Amino acid sequence: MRDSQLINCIECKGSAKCFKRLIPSEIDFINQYKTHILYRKGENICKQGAFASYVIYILDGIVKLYLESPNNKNVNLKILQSSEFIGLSSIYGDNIYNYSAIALKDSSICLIEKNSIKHLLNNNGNFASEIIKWYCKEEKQLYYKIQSLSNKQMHGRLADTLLYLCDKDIFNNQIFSYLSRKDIADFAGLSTESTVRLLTEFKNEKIIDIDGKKIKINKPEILKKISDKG
Amino acid sequence: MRDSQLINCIECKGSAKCFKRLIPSEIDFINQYKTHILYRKGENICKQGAFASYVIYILDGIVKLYLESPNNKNVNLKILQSSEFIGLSSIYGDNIYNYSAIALKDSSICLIEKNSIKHLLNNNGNFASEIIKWYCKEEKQLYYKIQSLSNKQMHGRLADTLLYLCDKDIFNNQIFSYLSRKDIADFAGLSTESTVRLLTEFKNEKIIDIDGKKIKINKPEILKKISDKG
DNA sequence: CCTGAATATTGAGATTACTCAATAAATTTA
DNA sequence: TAAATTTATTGAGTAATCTCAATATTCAGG
Repeated sequence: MRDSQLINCIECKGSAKCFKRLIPSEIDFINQYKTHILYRKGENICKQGAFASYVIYILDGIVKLYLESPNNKNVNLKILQSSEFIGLSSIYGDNIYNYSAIALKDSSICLIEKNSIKHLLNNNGNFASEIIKWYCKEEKQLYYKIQSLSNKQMHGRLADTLLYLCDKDIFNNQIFSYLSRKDIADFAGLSTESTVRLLTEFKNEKIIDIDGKKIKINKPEILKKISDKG
Repeated sequence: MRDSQLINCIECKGSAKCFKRLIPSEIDFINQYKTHILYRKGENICKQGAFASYVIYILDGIVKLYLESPNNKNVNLKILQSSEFIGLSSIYGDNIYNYSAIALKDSSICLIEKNSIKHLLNNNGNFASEIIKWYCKEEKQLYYKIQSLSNKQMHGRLADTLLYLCDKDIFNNQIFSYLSRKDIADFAGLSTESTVRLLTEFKNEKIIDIDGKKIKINKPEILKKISDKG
Protein backbone atom coordinates (compact mmCIF):
# COMPACT_ATOMS: atom_id res chain seq x y z
CA MET A 1 0.00 0.00 0.00
CA ARG A 2 1.63 3.15 -1.21
CA ASP A 3 0.37 6.70 -1.05
CA SER A 4 3.23 9.18 -1.07
CA GLN A 5 0.95 11.43 -2.98
CA LEU A 6 -1.50 11.61 -0.13
CA ILE A 7 0.76 12.18 2.81
CA ASN A 8 2.97 15.21 2.64
CA CYS A 9 5.90 15.86 4.97
CA ILE A 10 5.09 19.53 5.18
CA GLU A 11 1.82 19.06 6.99
CA CYS A 12 2.69 15.75 8.58
CA LYS A 13 1.64 15.65 12.21
CA GLY A 14 3.79 12.69 13.18
CA SER A 15 6.92 14.70 12.72
CA ALA A 16 9.86 13.93 14.99
CA LYS A 17 11.91 16.57 16.74
CA CYS A 18 14.74 16.35 14.25
CA PHE A 19 12.46 17.23 11.35
CA LYS A 20 11.59 20.45 13.10
CA ARG A 21 15.18 21.48 12.59
CA LEU A 22 14.77 21.42 8.84
CA ILE A 23 14.09 24.52 6.80
CA PRO A 24 11.11 24.44 4.38
CA SER A 25 13.22 23.70 1.33
CA GLU A 26 14.75 20.75 3.14
CA ILE A 27 11.35 19.39 4.07
CA ASP A 28 10.35 19.76 0.47
CA PHE A 29 13.48 17.90 -0.47
CA ILE A 30 12.83 14.97 1.83
CA ASN A 31 9.22 14.86 0.72
CA GLN A 32 10.44 13.81 -2.69
CA TYR A 33 12.38 10.90 -1.35
CA LYS A 34 9.89 9.17 0.84
CA THR A 35 7.14 6.61 0.48
CA HIS A 36 4.34 5.85 2.82
CA ILE A 37 3.27 2.29 3.60
CA LEU A 38 0.84 0.52 5.88
CA TYR A 39 2.13 -2.62 7.56
CA ARG A 40 -0.34 -5.13 8.95
CA LYS A 41 0.03 -6.71 12.34
CA GLY A 42 2.60 -9.49 12.23
CA GLU A 43 4.33 -8.26 9.09
CA ASN A 44 8.08 -7.83 8.98
CA ILE A 45 9.08 -4.22 8.53
CA CYS A 46 12.73 -5.00 8.20
CA LYS A 47 14.85 -8.08 8.36
CA GLN A 48 18.24 -8.44 9.95
CA GLY A 49 20.85 -8.89 7.26
CA ALA A 50 18.72 -7.55 4.40
CA PHE A 51 19.88 -4.62 2.30
CA ALA A 52 18.93 -1.34 3.81
CA SER A 53 18.36 1.27 1.18
CA TYR A 54 16.02 3.43 3.17
CA VAL A 55 15.50 4.64 6.69
CA ILE A 56 12.22 3.64 8.30
CA TYR A 57 10.17 6.15 10.22
CA ILE A 58 7.12 5.16 12.25
CA LEU A 59 4.29 7.59 11.77
CA ASP A 60 1.92 5.63 13.89
CA GLY A 61 2.02 2.09 15.21
CA ILE A 62 3.71 -0.35 17.53
CA VAL A 63 6.79 -2.17 16.38
CA LYS A 64 9.01 -4.75 18.02
CA LEU A 65 12.73 -4.55 17.35
CA TYR A 66 14.71 -7.71 17.86
CA LEU A 67 17.92 -9.54 17.10
CA GLU A 68 18.01 -12.95 15.52
CA SER A 69 20.74 -15.50 16.13
CA PRO A 70 21.96 -18.34 13.98
CA ASN A 71 20.90 -20.76 16.70
CA ASN A 72 17.35 -19.61 16.27
CA LYS A 73 16.91 -17.64 19.45
CA ASN A 74 15.80 -14.04 19.57
CA VAL A 75 16.47 -11.12 21.85
CA ASN A 76 14.00 -8.30 21.91
CA LEU A 77 15.61 -4.89 21.92
CA LYS A 78 12.72 -2.52 22.30
CA ILE A 79 9.22 -1.54 21.38
CA LEU A 80 8.99 1.44 19.08
CA GLN A 81 6.02 3.70 18.62
CA SER A 82 5.14 6.87 16.76
CA SER A 83 7.87 9.26 15.62
CA GLU A 84 10.71 6.82 15.95
CA PHE A 85 13.32 5.68 13.45
CA ILE A 86 14.41 2.23 12.44
CA GLY A 87 17.61 1.57 10.58
CA LEU A 88 19.26 4.94 11.06
CA SER A 89 22.60 3.20 11.35
CA SER A 90 22.37 1.87 7.85
CA ILE A 91 23.02 5.41 6.65
CA TYR A 92 26.67 4.80 7.17
CA GLY A 93 28.04 1.38 7.86
CA ASP A 94 27.19 -1.77 6.02
CA ASN A 95 24.08 -0.93 4.09
CA ILE A 96 22.42 -3.75 5.99
CA TYR A 97 19.87 -3.83 8.78
CA ASN A 98 21.38 -4.89 12.05
CA TYR A 99 18.09 -6.07 13.48
CA SER A 100 14.63 -7.20 12.51
CA ALA A 101 11.41 -5.33 13.14
CA ILE A 102 7.87 -6.61 13.16
CA ALA A 103 4.58 -4.73 13.47
CA LEU A 104 2.72 -5.62 16.66
CA LYS A 105 -0.34 -3.83 15.33
CA ASP A 106 -1.21 -2.22 12.02
CA SER A 107 1.39 0.49 11.59
CA SER A 108 1.80 3.48 9.36
CA ILE A 109 5.37 3.75 8.16
CA CYS A 110 7.43 6.15 6.07
CA LEU A 111 10.38 4.90 4.08
CA ILE A 112 12.93 7.62 3.45
CA GLU A 113 15.78 7.29 0.98
CA LYS A 114 19.00 6.83 2.86
CA ASN A 115 20.93 9.25 0.73
CA SER A 116 18.50 12.07 1.24
CA ILE A 117 18.95 11.75 5.01
CA LYS A 118 22.69 11.60 4.50
CA HIS A 119 22.51 14.78 2.46
CA LEU A 120 20.62 16.58 5.22
CA LEU A 121 23.03 15.38 7.87
CA ASN A 122 25.95 16.81 5.97
CA ASN A 123 24.32 20.14 5.39
CA ASN A 124 22.36 20.84 8.52
CA GLY A 125 24.27 20.57 11.77
CA ASN A 126 21.12 21.15 13.79
CA PHE A 127 19.44 18.22 12.17
CA ALA A 128 22.55 16.10 12.70
CA SER A 129 22.70 17.18 16.33
CA GLU A 130 19.19 15.91 16.93
CA ILE A 131 20.13 12.59 15.44
CA ILE A 132 23.19 12.46 17.65
CA LYS A 133 20.98 13.18 20.65
CA TRP A 134 18.95 10.19 19.61
CA TYR A 135 22.09 8.06 19.49
CA CYS A 136 23.11 9.22 22.94
CA LYS A 137 19.85 7.98 24.41
CA GLU A 138 19.98 4.80 22.37
CA GLU A 139 23.50 4.02 23.49
CA LYS A 140 22.56 4.40 27.12
CA GLN A 141 19.65 1.99 26.72
CA LEU A 142 21.87 -0.57 25.08
CA TYR A 143 24.38 -0.33 27.91
CA TYR A 144 21.60 -0.86 30.37
CA LYS A 145 20.51 -3.91 28.45
CA ILE A 146 24.01 -5.35 28.34
CA GLN A 147 24.37 -4.81 32.04
CA SER A 148 21.09 -6.49 32.75
CA LEU A 149 21.73 -9.47 30.52
CA SER A 150 25.25 -10.20 31.61
CA ASN A 151 25.29 -9.31 35.29
CA LYS A 152 21.90 -10.28 36.54
CA GLN A 153 20.08 -13.50 37.00
CA MET A 154 16.50 -14.37 36.17
CA HIS A 155 14.73 -12.33 38.82
CA GLY A 156 16.70 -9.20 38.13
CA ARG A 157 16.37 -9.53 34.38
CA LEU A 158 12.64 -10.03 34.50
CA ALA A 159 12.31 -7.11 36.91
CA ASP A 160 14.18 -4.93 34.42
CA THR A 161 11.92 -6.07 31.63
CA LEU A 162 8.76 -5.39 33.59
CA LEU A 163 9.98 -1.99 34.71
CA TYR A 164 10.61 -1.14 31.07
CA LEU A 165 7.32 -2.45 29.73
CA CYS A 166 5.32 -0.85 32.53
CA ASP A 167 6.98 2.55 32.18
CA LYS A 168 4.07 4.98 31.94
CA ASP A 169 6.27 7.55 30.25
CA ILE A 170 6.78 5.22 27.32
CA PHE A 171 3.74 2.96 27.06
CA ASN A 172 0.14 2.96 28.15
CA ASN A 173 -0.87 -0.25 29.91
CA GLN A 174 -2.21 -1.60 26.65
CA ILE A 175 1.24 -2.68 25.58
CA PHE A 176 0.93 -6.13 27.12
CA SER A 177 -2.05 -6.98 24.97
CA TYR A 178 0.36 -7.00 22.04
CA LEU A 179 2.95 -9.18 23.76
CA SER A 180 3.10 -12.92 24.29
CA ARG A 181 4.92 -14.59 27.17
CA LYS A 182 7.62 -15.49 24.68
CA ASP A 183 7.99 -11.80 23.83
CA ILE A 184 8.51 -10.98 27.48
CA ALA A 185 10.93 -13.88 27.78
CA ASP A 186 12.92 -12.62 24.81
CA PHE A 187 13.22 -9.23 26.46
CA ALA A 188 14.55 -10.77 29.65
CA GLY A 189 16.75 -13.33 27.95
CA LEU A 190 14.87 -16.21 29.57
CA SER A 191 13.04 -19.29 28.38
CA THR A 192 9.29 -18.88 28.10
CA GLU A 193 8.71 -21.43 30.86
CA SER A 194 11.02 -19.71 33.30
CA THR A 195 9.30 -16.43 32.54
CA VAL A 196 5.87 -17.86 33.25
CA ARG A 197 7.07 -19.39 36.49
CA LEU A 198 8.68 -16.16 37.64
CA LEU A 199 5.64 -14.11 36.74
CA THR A 200 3.52 -16.40 38.88
CA GLU A 201 6.05 -16.05 41.66
CA PHE A 202 5.91 -12.26 41.45
CA LYS A 203 2.13 -12.43 41.40
CA ASN A 204 2.00 -14.66 44.47
CA GLU A 205 4.23 -12.21 46.28
CA LYS A 206 1.80 -9.45 45.26
CA ILE A 207 4.58 -7.59 43.47
CA ILE A 208 2.57 -7.58 40.25
CA ASP A 209 -1.03 -8.15 39.18
CA ILE A 210 -1.75 -10.44 36.26
CA ASP A 211 -5.04 -10.39 34.42
CA GLY A 212 -4.69 -12.51 31.32
CA LYS A 213 -2.13 -10.73 29.21
CA LYS A 214 -2.27 -7.53 31.21
CA ILE A 215 0.43 -7.09 33.80
CA LYS A 216 0.50 -4.27 36.33
CA ILE A 217 3.20 -3.46 38.85
CA ASN A 218 1.91 -3.33 42.39
CA LYS A 219 5.10 -2.70 44.28
CA PRO A 220 7.57 -0.85 42.09
CA GLU A 221 9.99 -0.33 44.99
CA ILE A 222 10.35 -4.06 45.48
CA LEU A 223 10.76 -4.65 41.77
CA LYS A 224 13.46 -1.99 41.68
CA LYS A 225 15.17 -3.64 44.59
CA ILE A 226 15.09 -6.96 42.76
CA SER A 227 16.50 -5.24 39.70
CA ASP A 228 19.34 -3.68 41.70
CA LYS A 229 20.21 -6.82 43.57
CA GLY A 230 20.48 -8.56 40.22
CA MET B 1 50.07 16.16 34.58
CA ARG B 2 48.85 18.97 32.42
CA ASP B 3 50.47 20.45 29.35
CA SER B 4 47.89 22.04 27.07
CA GLN B 5 50.53 24.54 26.28
CA LEU B 6 52.79 21.93 24.79
CA ILE B 7 50.37 19.95 22.65
CA ASN B 8 48.53 21.87 20.02
CA CYS B 9 45.55 20.51 18.12
CA ILE B 10 46.74 22.06 14.90
CA GLU B 11 49.81 19.93 14.57
CA CYS B 12 48.48 16.99 16.55
CA LYS B 13 49.28 13.72 14.86
CA GLY B 14 46.77 11.64 16.78
CA SER B 15 43.92 13.39 15.10
CA ALA B 16 40.77 11.39 14.42
CA LYS B 17 38.93 11.43 11.15
CA CYS B 18 36.22 13.75 12.41
CA PHE B 19 38.78 16.45 13.29
CA LYS B 20 39.90 16.46 9.68
CA ARG B 21 36.47 17.81 8.85
CA LEU B 22 37.12 20.95 10.83
CA ILE B 23 38.25 24.18 9.25
CA PRO B 24 41.33 25.89 10.74
CA SER B 25 39.35 28.36 12.80
CA GLU B 26 37.41 25.50 14.32
CA ILE B 27 40.58 23.64 15.23
CA ASP B 28 41.83 26.81 16.80
CA PHE B 29 38.58 27.03 18.69
CA ILE B 30 38.79 23.51 20.05
CA ASN B 31 42.41 24.02 20.93
CA GLN B 32 41.30 26.57 23.51
CA TYR B 33 38.97 24.15 25.21
CA LYS B 34 41.12 21.15 25.73
CA THR B 35 43.60 19.87 28.25
CA HIS B 36 46.16 17.18 27.89
CA ILE B 37 46.77 14.61 30.63
CA LEU B 38 48.85 11.50 31.13
CA TYR B 39 47.13 8.62 32.89
CA ARG B 40 49.21 5.92 34.48
CA LYS B 41 48.47 2.25 34.07
CA GLY B 42 45.63 1.22 36.36
CA GLU B 43 44.23 4.73 36.79
CA ASN B 44 40.56 5.42 36.25
CA ILE B 45 40.00 7.75 33.33
CA CYS B 46 36.30 8.03 33.93
CA LYS B 47 33.86 6.57 36.37
CA GLN B 48 30.35 5.39 35.64
CA GLY B 49 27.88 7.75 37.26
CA ALA B 50 30.31 10.63 37.69
CA PHE B 51 29.61 14.03 36.19
CA ALA B 52 30.82 14.30 32.65
CA SER B 53 31.84 17.81 31.81
CA TYR B 54 34.26 16.91 29.08
CA VAL B 55 34.70 14.46 26.28
CA ILE B 56 37.74 12.22 26.52
CA TYR B 57 39.94 11.62 23.52
CA ILE B 58 42.72 9.05 23.51
CA LEU B 59 45.83 10.39 21.84
CA ASP B 60 47.85 7.32 22.61
CA GLY B 61 47.27 4.41 24.94
CA ILE B 62 45.18 1.37 25.75
CA VAL B 63 41.99 1.79 27.70
CA LYS B 64 39.42 -0.68 28.94
CA LEU B 65 35.79 0.40 28.87
CA TYR B 66 33.44 -1.43 31.21
CA LEU B 67 30.10 -1.33 32.95
CA GLU B 68 29.75 -1.66 36.69
CA SER B 69 26.74 -3.19 38.40
CA PRO B 70 25.36 -2.64 41.87
CA ASN B 71 25.98 -6.31 42.60
CA ASN B 72 29.64 -5.74 42.06
CA LYS B 73 30.08 -7.53 38.77
CA ASN B 74 31.57 -5.94 35.69
CA VAL B 75 31.08 -6.37 31.97
CA ASN B 76 33.83 -5.26 29.67
CA LEU B 77 32.61 -3.38 26.64
CA LYS B 78 35.73 -2.84 24.61
CA ILE B 79 39.35 -1.93 24.46
CA LEU B 80 40.04 1.52 23.08
CA GLN B 81 43.26 2.73 21.56
CA SER B 82 44.61 5.81 19.85
CA SER B 83 42.22 8.29 18.22
CA GLU B 84 39.11 7.10 19.99
CA PHE B 85 36.55 8.95 22.06
CA ILE B 86 35.17 8.19 25.46
CA GLY B 87 32.03 9.81 26.79
CA LEU B 88 30.73 11.26 23.57
CA SER B 89 27.21 10.50 24.69
CA SER B 90 27.50 12.80 27.64
CA ILE B 91 27.33 15.67 25.17
CA TYR B 92 23.61 15.33 25.20
CA GLY B 93 21.84 13.12 27.70
CA ASP B 94 22.44 13.07 31.41
CA ASN B 95 25.74 14.80 31.85
CA ILE B 96 26.95 11.59 33.40
CA TYR B 97 29.31 8.88 32.19
CA ASN B 98 27.48 5.70 31.34
CA TYR B 99 30.55 3.54 31.84
CA SER B 100 33.92 3.43 33.50
CA ALA B 101 37.28 3.48 31.78
CA ILE B 102 40.65 2.44 33.09
CA ALA B 103 44.09 2.76 31.53
CA LEU B 104 45.65 -0.62 30.79
CA LYS B 105 48.95 1.09 30.12
CA ASP B 106 50.20 4.65 30.48
CA SER B 107 47.95 6.65 28.20
CA SER B 108 48.00 10.10 26.77
CA ILE B 109 44.56 11.65 26.92
CA CYS B 110 42.90 14.88 25.78
CA LEU B 111 39.98 16.28 27.70
CA ILE B 112 37.78 18.46 25.54
CA GLU B 113 35.07 20.71 26.90
CA LYS B 114 31.70 19.22 26.13
CA ASN B 115 30.18 22.48 25.03
CA SER B 116 32.87 23.18 22.50
CA ILE B 117 32.14 19.84 20.82
CA LYS B 118 28.45 20.61 20.97
CA HIS B 119 29.11 23.92 19.30
CA LEU B 120 31.01 22.28 16.48
CA LEU B 121 28.32 19.65 15.99
CA ASN B 122 25.69 22.32 15.54
CA ASN B 123 27.73 24.31 13.09
CA ASN B 124 29.54 21.76 11.01
CA GLY B 125 27.43 19.03 9.48
CA ASN B 126 30.49 17.26 8.14
CA PHE B 127 31.93 16.98 11.58
CA ALA B 128 28.58 15.80 12.94
CA SER B 129 28.33 13.25 10.15
CA GLU B 130 31.64 11.73 11.15
CA ILE B 131 30.42 11.44 14.71
CA ILE B 132 27.23 9.78 13.49
CA LYS B 133 29.33 7.37 11.48
CA TRP B 134 31.08 6.52 14.70
CA TYR B 135 27.75 5.89 16.39
CA CYS B 136 26.63 3.62 13.58
CA LYS B 137 29.64 1.40 14.09
CA GLU B 138 29.30 1.57 17.85
CA GLU B 139 25.65 0.57 17.73
CA LYS B 140 26.41 -2.46 15.62
CA GLN B 141 29.06 -3.62 18.04
CA LEU B 142 26.67 -3.26 20.94
CA TYR B 143 24.04 -5.32 19.14
CA TYR B 144 26.58 -7.99 18.52
CA LYS B 145 27.47 -7.98 22.18
CA ILE B 146 23.84 -8.25 23.24
CA GLN B 147 23.32 -11.12 20.88
CA SER B 148 26.36 -12.91 22.15
CA LEU B 149 25.52 -12.44 25.81
CA SER B 150 21.90 -13.37 25.65
CA ASN B 151 21.73 -16.06 23.02
CA LYS B 152 24.91 -17.99 23.41
CA GLN B 153 26.35 -20.17 26.07
CA MET B 154 29.86 -20.28 27.45
CA HIS B 155 31.67 -21.72 24.46
CA GLY B 156 30.08 -19.35 22.02
CA ARG B 157 30.60 -16.33 24.22
CA LEU B 158 34.24 -17.09 24.83
CA ALA B 159 34.75 -17.72 21.13
CA ASP B 160 33.28 -14.28 20.39
CA THR B 161 35.56 -12.70 22.95
CA LEU B 162 38.65 -14.40 21.56
CA LEU B 163 37.75 -13.51 17.99
CA TYR B 164 37.43 -9.90 19.08
CA LEU B 165 40.63 -9.75 21.10
CA CYS B 166 42.63 -11.56 18.43
CA ASP B 167 41.37 -9.39 15.59
CA LYS B 168 44.54 -8.28 13.81
CA ASP B 169 42.75 -5.29 12.31
CA ILE B 170 42.16 -3.89 15.77
CA PHE B 171 44.93 -5.12 18.03
CA ASN B 172 48.43 -6.43 17.70
CA ASN B 173 48.97 -9.68 19.62
CA GLN B 174 50.36 -7.69 22.52
CA ILE B 175 46.87 -6.96 23.78
CA PHE B 176 46.71 -10.05 25.98
CA SER B 177 49.71 -8.95 27.98
CA TYR B 178 47.52 -6.18 29.35
CA LEU B 179 44.60 -8.45 30.19
CA SER B 180 44.00 -10.78 33.11
CA ARG B 181 41.84 -13.89 32.97
CA LYS B 182 39.22 -11.93 34.83
CA ASP B 183 39.29 -9.30 32.08
CA ILE B 184 38.65 -11.97 29.49
CA ALA B 185 35.91 -13.43 31.68
CA ASP B 186 34.25 -10.03 31.97
CA PHE B 187 34.23 -9.72 28.20
CA ALA B 188 32.54 -13.09 27.81
CA GLY B 189 30.19 -12.69 30.75
CA LEU B 190 31.64 -15.71 32.51
CA SER B 191 33.20 -16.42 35.86
CA THR B 192 36.97 -16.37 35.90
CA GLU B 193 37.11 -20.07 36.74
CA SER B 194 34.87 -21.07 33.86
CA THR B 195 36.96 -18.96 31.55
CA VAL B 196 40.17 -20.64 32.61
CA ARG B 197 38.62 -24.08 32.22
CA LEU B 198 37.30 -23.27 28.76
CA LEU B 199 40.59 -21.79 27.64
CA THR B 200 42.32 -24.99 28.66
CA GLU B 201 39.69 -26.95 26.77
CA PHE B 202 40.26 -24.88 23.62
CA LYS B 203 43.99 -25.33 24.05
CA ASN B 204 43.70 -29.10 24.42
CA GLU B 205 41.65 -29.19 21.25
CA LYS B 206 44.42 -27.17 19.56
CA ILE B 207 41.98 -24.41 18.68
CA ILE B 208 44.17 -21.87 20.45
CA ASP B 209 47.72 -21.61 21.72
CA ILE B 210 48.37 -20.35 25.20
CA ASP B 211 51.74 -19.08 26.30
CA GLY B 212 51.34 -17.45 29.68
CA LYS B 213 49.13 -14.46 29.07
CA LYS B 214 49.50 -14.61 25.31
CA ILE B 215 46.71 -16.30 23.44
CA LYS B 216 46.81 -17.06 19.73
CA ILE B 217 44.07 -18.52 17.59
CA ASN B 218 45.15 -21.64 15.76
CA LYS B 219 41.94 -22.61 14.05
CA PRO B 220 39.84 -19.54 13.40
CA GLU B 221 37.31 -21.50 11.33
CA ILE B 222 36.52 -23.75 14.26
CA LEU B 223 36.27 -20.82 16.62
CA LYS B 224 33.89 -19.12 14.22
CA LYS B 225 31.84 -22.28 14.04
CA ILE B 226 31.66 -22.37 17.82
CA SER B 227 30.63 -18.73 17.81
CA ASP B 228 27.87 -19.37 15.27
CA LYS B 229 26.55 -22.45 16.95
CA GLY B 230 26.28 -20.43 20.15
C1' DC C 1 67.21 -12.78 44.46
C1' DC C 2 63.81 -13.37 47.97
C1' DT C 3 59.24 -12.64 49.88
C1' DG C 4 54.54 -11.37 49.98
C1' DA C 5 50.71 -10.37 47.19
C1' DA C 6 48.11 -11.01 43.31
C1' DT C 7 46.66 -13.93 39.70
C1' DA C 8 45.80 -18.43 37.63
C1' DT C 9 44.43 -23.21 37.90
C1' DT C 10 41.91 -27.28 39.38
C1' DG C 11 38.31 -29.95 41.79
C1' DA C 12 33.91 -30.80 44.00
C1' DG C 13 29.55 -29.54 45.11
C1' DA C 14 25.66 -26.37 44.75
C1' DT C 15 22.68 -23.46 42.20
C1' DT C 16 20.49 -21.64 38.35
C1' DA C 17 17.95 -22.02 34.54
C1' DC C 18 16.80 -24.92 30.67
C1' DT C 19 14.43 -28.70 28.16
C1' DC C 20 10.95 -31.90 27.42
C1' DA C 21 6.43 -33.54 28.14
C1' DA C 22 1.81 -33.14 29.59
C1' DT C 23 -2.11 -30.42 30.29
C1' DA C 24 -4.95 -26.24 30.27
C1' DA C 25 -6.56 -22.10 28.39
C1' DA C 26 -7.23 -18.94 24.78
C1' DT C 27 -7.63 -17.78 20.05
C1' DT C 28 -8.56 -18.62 15.26
C1' DT C 29 -10.79 -20.95 11.61
C1' DA C 30 -14.16 -23.57 9.37
C1' DT D 1 -20.36 -23.07 17.68
C1' DA D 2 -17.10 -26.77 17.39
C1' DA D 3 -12.67 -28.13 15.97
C1' DA D 4 -8.07 -27.00 15.28
C1' DT D 5 -4.30 -24.35 16.43
C1' DT D 6 -1.65 -21.57 19.13
C1' DT D 7 -0.27 -19.93 23.54
C1' DA D 8 0.18 -20.49 28.53
C1' DT D 9 1.04 -23.20 32.58
C1' DT D 10 2.99 -26.78 35.52
C1' DG D 11 6.09 -30.60 36.84
C1' DA D 12 10.21 -33.40 36.72
C1' DG D 13 14.60 -34.19 35.35
C1' DT D 14 18.88 -32.45 33.35
C1' DA D 15 22.45 -29.49 31.72
C1' DA D 16 25.02 -25.36 32.28
C1' DT D 17 27.50 -22.54 35.03
C1' DC D 18 28.74 -20.68 39.38
C1' DT D 19 30.84 -20.66 44.02
C1' DC D 20 33.99 -21.96 47.36
C1' DA D 21 38.24 -23.87 48.70
C1' DA D 22 42.79 -25.50 47.90
C1' DT D 23 46.96 -25.14 45.44
C1' DA D 24 50.17 -23.40 41.95
C1' DT D 25 52.18 -19.86 39.52
C1' DT D 26 53.50 -15.26 38.39
C1' DC D 27 54.64 -10.61 39.51
C1' DA D 28 56.27 -6.49 42.09
C1' DG D 29 58.97 -4.37 45.51
C1' DG D 30 62.69 -4.28 48.59
